[in-house]
Amino acid sequence: MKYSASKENYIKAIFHLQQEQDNVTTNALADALRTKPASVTDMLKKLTTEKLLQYERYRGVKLTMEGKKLAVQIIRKHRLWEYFLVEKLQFGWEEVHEIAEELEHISSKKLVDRLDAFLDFPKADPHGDPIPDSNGRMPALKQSAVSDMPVNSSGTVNGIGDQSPAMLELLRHKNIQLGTRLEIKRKFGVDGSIEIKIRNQQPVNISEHVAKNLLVAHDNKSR
Amino acid sequence: MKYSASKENYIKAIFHLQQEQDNVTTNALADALRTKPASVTDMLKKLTTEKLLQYERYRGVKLTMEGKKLAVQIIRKHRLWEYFLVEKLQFGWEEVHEIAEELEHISSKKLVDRLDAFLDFPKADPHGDPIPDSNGRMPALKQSAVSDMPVNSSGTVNGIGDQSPAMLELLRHKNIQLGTRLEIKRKFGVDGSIEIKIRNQQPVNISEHVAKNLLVAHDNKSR
DNA sequence: ATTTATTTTTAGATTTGTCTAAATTTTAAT
DNA sequence: ATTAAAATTTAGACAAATCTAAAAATAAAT
Repeated sequence: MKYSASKENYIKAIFHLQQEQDNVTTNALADALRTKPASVTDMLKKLTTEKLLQYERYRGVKLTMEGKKLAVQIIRKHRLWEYFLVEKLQFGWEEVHEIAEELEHISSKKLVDRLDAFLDFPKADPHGDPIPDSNGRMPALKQSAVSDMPVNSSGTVNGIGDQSPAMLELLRHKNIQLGTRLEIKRKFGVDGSIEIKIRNQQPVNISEHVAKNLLVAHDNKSR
Repeated sequence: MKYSASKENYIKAIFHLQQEQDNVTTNALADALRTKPASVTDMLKKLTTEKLLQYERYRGVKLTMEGKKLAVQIIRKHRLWEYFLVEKLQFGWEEVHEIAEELEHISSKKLVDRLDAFLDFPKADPHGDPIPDSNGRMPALKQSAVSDMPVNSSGTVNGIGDQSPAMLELLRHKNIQLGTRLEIKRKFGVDGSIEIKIRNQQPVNISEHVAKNLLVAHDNKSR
């Protein structure tokens, strides 16, 4: 089972989009992959016959078990390479993404596992995103409130303290749910509000109350 | 100037074939690249318009300066990755070639140079082939007679001790010349003869006399 | 020096991944 | 409930890299 870099990119993009909002649209995919909606439709058909996803026209996409496994493999490779580039080759954390986009398509499974061991099984990449293990399990990162996270750190929403309807309604409005990844952009001391950013969206402000009740898997290094 | 993996493979194959015998034929290329002669012709035309080589129909190919530079870049990447895989990730030297075939197409120049530094500027890969430096210069490896080399080591012919016409005639007959890369397969104690192998050719035997007078750039590690 | 064999090239087709433009379906708005 | 707008899909085309089968050029053999 070897897939082209292009196909792997589709699978990866669908996986990421699924975490942010479970209805993955053709347009969103075209956007994420910097291609045209028509091309996306074509590819989705091919990937369906390869059983990596289920797709019904006009209805949207959903990864199969196999598709998810593949996505996690690719993400694992991407993040391990990023870690390698920063920790061993002294790259800055901003410049590694592009290179890892190429490296993640190197196929050898043995290479990835050896690299993992060589790096001493890191739990998170330089951006703080968790690195799945050899079996595809994401390590549970310790939970903390957004209000406790430092500026420029990032995490994945893991739980909600105040689960009142009003709170949930507000979170839905801001497009935040379990699994949403967000980045802390600024913290305003005056009122405890925090500016956060969700991928592919404009930054938004959340109040101190929300920040204290939004629990995330905090990104951290392994040692 | 970014080229497809396929184009890079053509350039690399032509470069290698040029060292073994300077008339590079369409068939030899098709063979080396495990493709069909017709495909080779097509590609040679494309690479000509990209000024990586000069090609006249039925007449053969020759890399331009630019083509040679590209070839050396790719070879540098290939050999550095091989060294990395063996020295850092504990791979066996037989299993790294295939993986390096993929890694050599990763484009970032900075990555290669950082990798080189991380590995402490090795002078030869695990098979003993010299690693070009950042400017494309191949390091001069220390010279020794084939008779002094261990089994399974390899080297590049660098000089000839006995330059008598008879010797040169014999070498030409066996397809050995300056720049030819060979591998020591077996050493026969009885008469001092040695079985050597040149890429893409059947193994051949050379006498003790020849082995003592065939000087090669012996492949060695950096430190 | 012809004929035969080999090598190389051309012509036309195929696959993968993409595109534009037009048609269709779904969603939103009155 | 229509109509208008937005999203999605189809149809047809294209570039890259390859292939097969046939034609042309070169090399080898009598």
